[in-house]
Amino acid sequence: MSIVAKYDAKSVEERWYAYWMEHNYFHSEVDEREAYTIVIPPPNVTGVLHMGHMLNNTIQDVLIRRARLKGYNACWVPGTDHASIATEAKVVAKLKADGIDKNDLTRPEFLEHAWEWTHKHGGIILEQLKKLGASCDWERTAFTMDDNLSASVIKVFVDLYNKGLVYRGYRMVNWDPEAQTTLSDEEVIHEERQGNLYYIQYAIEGSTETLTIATTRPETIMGDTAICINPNDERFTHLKGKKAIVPIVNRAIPIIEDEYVDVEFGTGCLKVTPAHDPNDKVLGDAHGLEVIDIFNDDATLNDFGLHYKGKDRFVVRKEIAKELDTLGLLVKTETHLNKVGTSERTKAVIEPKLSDQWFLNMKDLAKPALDAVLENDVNLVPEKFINTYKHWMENVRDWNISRQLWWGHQIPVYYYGTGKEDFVVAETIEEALLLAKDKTGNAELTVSDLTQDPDALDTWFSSWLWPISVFNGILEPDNKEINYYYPTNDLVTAPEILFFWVARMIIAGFEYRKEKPFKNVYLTGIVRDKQRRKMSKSLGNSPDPLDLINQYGADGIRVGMLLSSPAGNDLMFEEDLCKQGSGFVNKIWNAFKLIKGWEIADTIPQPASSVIALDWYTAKFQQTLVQLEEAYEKYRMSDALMITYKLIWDDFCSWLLEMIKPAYQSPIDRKTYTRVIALLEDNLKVLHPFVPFITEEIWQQIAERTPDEALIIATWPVQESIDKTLIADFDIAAEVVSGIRTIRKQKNISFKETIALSVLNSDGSSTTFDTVISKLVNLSELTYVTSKVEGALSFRVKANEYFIPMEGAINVEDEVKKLTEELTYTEGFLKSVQKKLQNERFVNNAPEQVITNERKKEADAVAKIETLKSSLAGLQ
RNA sequence: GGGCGCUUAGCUCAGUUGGUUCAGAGCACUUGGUUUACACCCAAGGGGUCAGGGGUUCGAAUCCCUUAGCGCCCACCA
Repeated sequence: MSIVAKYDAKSVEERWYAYWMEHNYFHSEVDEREAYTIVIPPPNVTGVLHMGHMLNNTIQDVLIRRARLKGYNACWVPGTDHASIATEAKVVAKLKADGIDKNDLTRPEFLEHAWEWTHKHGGIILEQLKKLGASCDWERTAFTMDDNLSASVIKVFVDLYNKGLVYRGYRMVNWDPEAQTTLSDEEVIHEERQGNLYYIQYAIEGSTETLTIATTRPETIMGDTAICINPNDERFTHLKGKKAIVPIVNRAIPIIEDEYVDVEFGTGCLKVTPAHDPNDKVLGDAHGLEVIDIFNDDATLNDFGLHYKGKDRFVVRKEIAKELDTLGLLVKTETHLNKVGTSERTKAVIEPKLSDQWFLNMKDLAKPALDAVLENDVNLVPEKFINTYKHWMENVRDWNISRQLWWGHQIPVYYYGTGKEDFVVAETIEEALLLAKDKTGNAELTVSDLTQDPDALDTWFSSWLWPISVFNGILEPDNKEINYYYPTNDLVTAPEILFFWVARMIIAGFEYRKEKPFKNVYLTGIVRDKQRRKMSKSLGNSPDPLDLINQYGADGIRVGMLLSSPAGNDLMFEEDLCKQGSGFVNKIWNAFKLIKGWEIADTIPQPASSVIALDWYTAKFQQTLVQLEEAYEKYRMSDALMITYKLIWDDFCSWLLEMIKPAYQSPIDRKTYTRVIALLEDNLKVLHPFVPFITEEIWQQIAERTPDEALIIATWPVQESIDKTLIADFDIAAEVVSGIRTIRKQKNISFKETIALSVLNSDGSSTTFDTVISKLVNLSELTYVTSKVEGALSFRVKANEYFIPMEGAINVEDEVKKLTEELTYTEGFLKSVQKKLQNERFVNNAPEQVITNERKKEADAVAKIETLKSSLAGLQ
């Protein structure tokens, strides 16, 4: 078979991905094997691939491919999330660009546009994942708004309502004025912002006296319904029971007392606006205050805003400060750093707003999910996230699950009247009708008397069921798929959504399966640029993943992403990493090219050096398998990759291939060839999870393979016993080789020029690798001597001395200097060891192993000093 | 305001229950090399008082305290 000189990643990758798809290797069906399952963190259906996805999905693919090779029934379920608020925002923006206002559309009309948008952009991201080599079971691709997934969501809502866990409440919630919906507490990001603290003067009713309050939000004074002072604050004792006049609106409000007020802050007295501040709401409830909501849904002022009606809150803030100043009521303005809640999606400043919303009581639900992580039934990797998780779970608050959006799962609540309690909760409108008739005793009710709650459910209210609903475990709790694939094995996701998603999936798992949804959670880091900025589209500092794949190949990117990504640590992404990745792919390719290029001869005998070299690499490979196992076990993906990288680059290419390489234009013996091919195949297996494409390509070039023999479904190498002696002997041999190379370099002796080596084998070291050494450093002869060789360059490995005779090459002075330095060092070393051994406390306290070790070192040092001294004596 | 974590070579990171007079790796760097698989290469090198200070110990990068810097999460002080 002829070989293409240059490795062409693009065509190879396209070809093998198509081949894998064609033979359905990614697809999993329930069978007798043990299942290994991963559910993908579903990306936004209309999203595009970014570097975070690349990292995330590369890790998942490595895990799933390795599991497949290890004989598990590997199943990676892909899919997308409808991303209610994000998608709706995109659709609204698109409609706006087309000159259509969402408010002019009916719900069904809007949804039609939304579905159109979804079908047009949906799943692009999944196509992109294929380019990366993701071996997902595409037949199982799920979408959170698929019929059965939607039905699961509705069923769960009804169930939780019937359990008394879902309830409707009139509460202060987070209002996003831009998206015009409420948000859960988790969707609010607190940002520190420089604002002002305005000191405003209020008149006291029936008095010339005034009172000054400090506020960050002067625009809310129209909603003031009290002034609050601390009862213990003597400065204000005389104001008790009096009333204050709100400036501009000229409304009298009571002065109330509450110890909540911090005497130290501002002026020690506070304006109370129950409609627009959570704390004020608490105060208002305690003191029976009136609630005046001054905002429209888009955070402009309503009728209560008087002449500010229709203006935005931030505009009003400035203008009202100006008006107060003109009126002489603005005492002063100070800059003030405060935390502002912003919307995770729209970045809009959140407006606390009182409204009727649906909540899920989380307290009891959270308990088993907390225990599962604390008891390591679910492992978080890295462990440091356990603390964060614990803190959140122990302080978990009720979850606001209703959203004033259309794109999503409409809440299955049906109203039959206008009263607060005039509703029923049911999976279908028909059931709702029955319930309503029952509840009201009115048999005349018809479907048209029922109105469904317009709100949609929070996106996460569907994704928290993901590991269950993709196997239809909600609707058919005892189906064979859910019983087989659940609980899944690993979840790979970003720590940012630990609460949004991971914690809630664990909660749902215990509530609906009485079992964790996954055994391990691998939390990746954030992909950042060189300046540690998060890579994002808006910053423009993120390379396009597909460009990278075109440039470096998917294999190259995969290696690049994994080279430096310990779990939980951010990844500083540089394109150089991809270069290194594609460099590695190139190295693998060239090693193959070399082997494949050899001419095989049955007539020539196998050289002894080849036998020993192959034995050594076999041992080394087996040792590496153990290390790999450990690294994977701990989810140390970078380590696993680096272990493999060095095995291939250093041990296989730099050592083994050089050791067995036939002389120029000479053929290789059949036995060596056969063995090296077998070893190459083992290499490909351990490499495959990282670089699936090139490994399959080489695998298929090595021999004709039937579809059943493809690498992707091959069997992971068998662990055998490791010949440690061989490895240790090689390590010494490698030092000898290195010593000779150093001398060659120092003395400028070309590799082509043979040299002779004499060995004074004082410690009786193994001679196993002698033939290998001869070959690697081009020796004319290797002899053993019983005494020093005069007039030769020398170096030492352990207690042995190596001589390279060389006429006139010896500079006695240099040699003496070198030896003296070595002697001084060894003597110092010996002294420190002896000091330690003479220390009674060391001998009494240190473990025996450590002491034995020290004694051996002492003996070695003594022997070495002997050798050095006699060498020196010989020179002088 | 509370909690957690980090600080080891120029860069990104390892360093297992404390045990060597060389604290490791990859990349980068320096020097030499057309040894025809690969210059995306080969070989040989340089480089760290393990953030600072204190303590425990026969022995500390590793355990404790402390200072400084950085990062993350949580939190309704106007």
